Amino acid sequence: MLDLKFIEQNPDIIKRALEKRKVDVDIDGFLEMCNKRKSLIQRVESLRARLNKESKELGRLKAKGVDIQDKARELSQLSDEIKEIEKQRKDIEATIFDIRSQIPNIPAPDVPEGDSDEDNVEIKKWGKRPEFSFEPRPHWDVGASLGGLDFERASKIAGARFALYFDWAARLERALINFMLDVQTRENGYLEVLPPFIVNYDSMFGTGQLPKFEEDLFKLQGWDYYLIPTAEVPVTNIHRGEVIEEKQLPLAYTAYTPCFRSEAGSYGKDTRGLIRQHQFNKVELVRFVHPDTSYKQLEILLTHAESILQRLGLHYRVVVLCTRDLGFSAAKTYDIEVWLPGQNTYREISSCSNFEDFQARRANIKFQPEGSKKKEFVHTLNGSGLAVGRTLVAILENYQQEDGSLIIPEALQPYMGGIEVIEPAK
RNA sequence: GGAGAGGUGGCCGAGUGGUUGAAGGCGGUAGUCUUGAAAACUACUGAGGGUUGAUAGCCCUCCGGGGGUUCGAAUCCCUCCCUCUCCGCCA
Repeated sequence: MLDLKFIEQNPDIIKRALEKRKVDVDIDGFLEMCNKRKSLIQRVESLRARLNKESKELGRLKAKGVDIQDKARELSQLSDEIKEIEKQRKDIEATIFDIRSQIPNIPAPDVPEGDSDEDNVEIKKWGKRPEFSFEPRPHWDVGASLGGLDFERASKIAGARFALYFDWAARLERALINFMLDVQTRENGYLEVLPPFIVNYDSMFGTGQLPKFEEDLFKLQGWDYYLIPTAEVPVTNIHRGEVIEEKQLPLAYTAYTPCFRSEAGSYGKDTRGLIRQHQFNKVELVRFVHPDTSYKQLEILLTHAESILQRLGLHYRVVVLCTRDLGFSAAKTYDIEVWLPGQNTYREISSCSNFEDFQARRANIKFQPEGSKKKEFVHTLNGSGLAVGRTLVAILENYQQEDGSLIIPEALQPYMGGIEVIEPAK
């Protein structure tokens, strides 16, 4: 959410930002409503000031035993008038709020302009593509021949876009979660948190999923409850409505959660394998930081996500998302894309974003600056550290062997009870 | 699920229709005193909005959320949410 005064005073910046994102909002109509709102406020407040004053006077007169009937009748009319204007004011403020909550964040100045993910800009690469003496297979083949993944039965149990993990695959998923949490807590200074996987409307509003993206979410029937699409939601909302002491910043949390996404609008996309599931595991990183440092913090966050891939020896590249590809709440986003030899492509495995004060304003998260009276909004950031299912995919595709076996990356072996290789069932 | 008790400023806590312009305390900030500190004393101490050149004044709103009664609501009524206690159920 953007500051109302900022929108009123800088409509051109907003229009330009919307244009870059190819989002259409009637800003001129919005500004007209803002003016209407102001004139209603001025009218209602001057009437209310009069009512307050005269009501007090009336109380004094009554205490003295003076007959107040006529005056009371007059004020009753005034009171009705105020209620009428107040109603108009509430209506227009609700409309203004609705529109404002659907305006996306302003892209940072260095975000490249572009129309699709084709225009995202690669800023670095790490490692090298592994070389194979055979044609590397996609992960669903590797998984099938090793017997750890079962999509057919999963679809019987739940439907399309669900997976069953057995044996080594279930253990590998669990190993990855523990490995990621250990690195983030022990080496990168994050506090581990295990949050609710179901949240209410206000939390979804706070991080920007609602009201605009309800169709992407699973909602519990008959409840004001939603399944989380990412741990970003419950973790960022830990401090909703709070004032944080400046000296506590930056606050850094990491959380493992499953994530639930309806994947509306992605029919027919990535239907095979583990890439696009209704339920997947993710270890998330969330930072609450001082506004002055948030872009530096974004770079730090990125290195924390990268560190996992580096320790797993997985080749990846980092791209900056262009304006059209940027998420609703984000001002700037880096995607880390891991190399998948079985599909001969890079796939997103982490998304690291600076939301500036966009989420903090929606969720009312402030800090008290040293030596200043005025509380300010913090900046929030988050990134995947990493998407667990896709990491498993990357391991399957990058560490597959010609004989059908799978090598376990060294960093994971302690988490797999020392197992170094998974052999196909005989 | 049943019965009951609560939700007031950063925190504790008073307040059952009109000087509440939210008592008092704690915490915080500044000052006096002190070599320094502590103690004591003094002053200040929230958020949002409107007006304005203004972070000055003035005005409006906010006592869990929403709605209502009234000239006037923290206070009365309705409704929802949350917390706590006991019972039931349950991992």
